[in-house]
Amino acid sequence: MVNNDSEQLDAVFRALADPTRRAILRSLADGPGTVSELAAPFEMSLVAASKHIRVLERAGLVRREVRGRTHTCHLDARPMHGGMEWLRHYEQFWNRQLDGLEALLEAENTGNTGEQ
Amino acid sequence: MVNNDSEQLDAVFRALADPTRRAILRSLADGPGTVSELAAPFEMSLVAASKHIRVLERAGLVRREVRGRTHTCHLDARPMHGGMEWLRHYEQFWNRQLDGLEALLEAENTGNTGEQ
DNA sequence: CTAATTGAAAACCTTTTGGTTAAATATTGG
DNA sequence: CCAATATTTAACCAAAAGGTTTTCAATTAG
Repeated sequence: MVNNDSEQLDAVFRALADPTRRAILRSLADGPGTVSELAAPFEMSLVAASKHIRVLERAGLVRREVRGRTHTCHLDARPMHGGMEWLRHYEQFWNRQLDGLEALLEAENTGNTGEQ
Repeated sequence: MVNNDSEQLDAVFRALADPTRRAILRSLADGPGTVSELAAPFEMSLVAASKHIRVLERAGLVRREVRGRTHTCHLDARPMHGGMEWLRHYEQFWNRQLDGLEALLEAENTGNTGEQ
């Protein structure tokens, strides 16, 4: 589906960068669904939703089981693991930075702004 | 910078969906850098790299400190937190699915394919 | 067999993305 | 003042994204 790790990350992050696709994934977290079922909540044509599903499929996040004329889609969350791992490297940074914010708010509450 | 949570996620995931931008963030994890320094490793014009930095900036992942003619960029990892949280909801699924794969491989090793 | 349903494919359109080169702006150093 | 440096802006381009409508293909139901 995707060549190297970097392309896999590209595809996963790109797939997640759209609210419709994230909503489809949320829906699939509650169980499989056909293309029509998945498309129903959106104010867009079935064709458009179907394209979103294909983007998810190409990123490896959705598997499709064709039975007769209905295509049932299943969540495959595994490719998200790589994205999570990538983000985890930065967790230390945002923790530090959130701590910094906390300290700043604390300082403001005590009337100490840290300024000179 | 970004309106609601969904748009924030859009911007963050979109920003991360490009290998050049991920490399810039990795570089910034080792410490701040000027636009030129950040652009140097890439086989693209300074202007192109500068645009990537702007994408990161608009996603809130980079802050810029202008001193004279040099712009020093700093990592701000905090917006990644939302992306991590979003992914975390799916962690249970990929764990389950990786377990499934493990079980399958285990079964193959013992000569039990699970088929009937 | 025929009609309805499910979904993809094709053709098209507009906006965004990722890149280019050339020009403008601001700052620094001699 | 003048030249070099750091960076952005402007104008442009090709390709990708995200949408549309129309058409086609396969399957199911009556």
